[in-house]
Amino acid sequence: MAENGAHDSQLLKGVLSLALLRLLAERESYGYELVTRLHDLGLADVQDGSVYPALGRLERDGHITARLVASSTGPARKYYRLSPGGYAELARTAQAWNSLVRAIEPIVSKPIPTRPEEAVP
Amino acid sequence: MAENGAHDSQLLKGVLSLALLRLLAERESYGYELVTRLHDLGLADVQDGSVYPALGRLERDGHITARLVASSTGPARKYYRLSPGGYAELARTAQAWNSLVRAIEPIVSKPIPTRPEEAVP
DNA sequence: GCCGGTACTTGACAATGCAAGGTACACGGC
DNA sequence: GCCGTGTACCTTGCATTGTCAAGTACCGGC
Repeated sequence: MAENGAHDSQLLKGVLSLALLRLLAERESYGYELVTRLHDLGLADVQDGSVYPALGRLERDGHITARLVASSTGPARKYYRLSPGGYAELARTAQAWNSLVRAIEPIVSKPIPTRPEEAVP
Repeated sequence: MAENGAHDSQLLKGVLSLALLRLLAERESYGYELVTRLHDLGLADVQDGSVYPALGRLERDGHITARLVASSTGPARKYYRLSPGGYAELARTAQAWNSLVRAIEPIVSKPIPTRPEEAVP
């Protein structure tokens, strides 16, 4: 089925900023487009109400900068791009993510013993 | 540098329950030991103050069951094991985790463009 | 008896995603 | 001229969950 099923709110925590930083490293972009880009990545349950505050935080922390650009198809877009500090933050977060994946990988990749026999000492 | 540096609090959210469920699927265990098992996995910054509440939640939600076992090296241990529902929850969470990793992987695995040339349209 | 290691518990705190709603611009149909 | 739809952004209230810090208590050896 097409349903992703990965709507485990908590798993997304912290990953969102990483994804946003990485997408912005790729190219300058704005909130609305980033939401669709995330959806295209398979993160279909990410809401715009999560993205805009996240972008605000990243800007507040100096990781990204914004500029307004008028659009002919709607209201002005707020384009974001990485600041130098943003690249550092991205590198740091990406490394933390990789560490975490590597740490979890060995246990989740092993097959799950479904219903072990009673083996009490 | 021995420092892991991966203490991105937010990234751990939700992953902890997954790790605990998986470790308990492996074999029955108790909080204190689970903390050391997590540390051995490379999750050195996980605090016992995070693990015990997490175990409490898993028990509250019926995913694991507990039994007290006296110890000769200290106070009684609370051994946890997966309930049938716990195996289902583990399968579900593991799948959500894999989805997330697969979704993020394509962007984080690509090399990060460090300081792109000015390429404004 | 007291101390260090074992083992579990708890409370104040902060960060973050979600749900739901609101504001506002551009354009086409009527 | 008005309205609906798509674009685009913002905000508030809420629940969840990890961190930090401190506390309780059991055990064996000195």
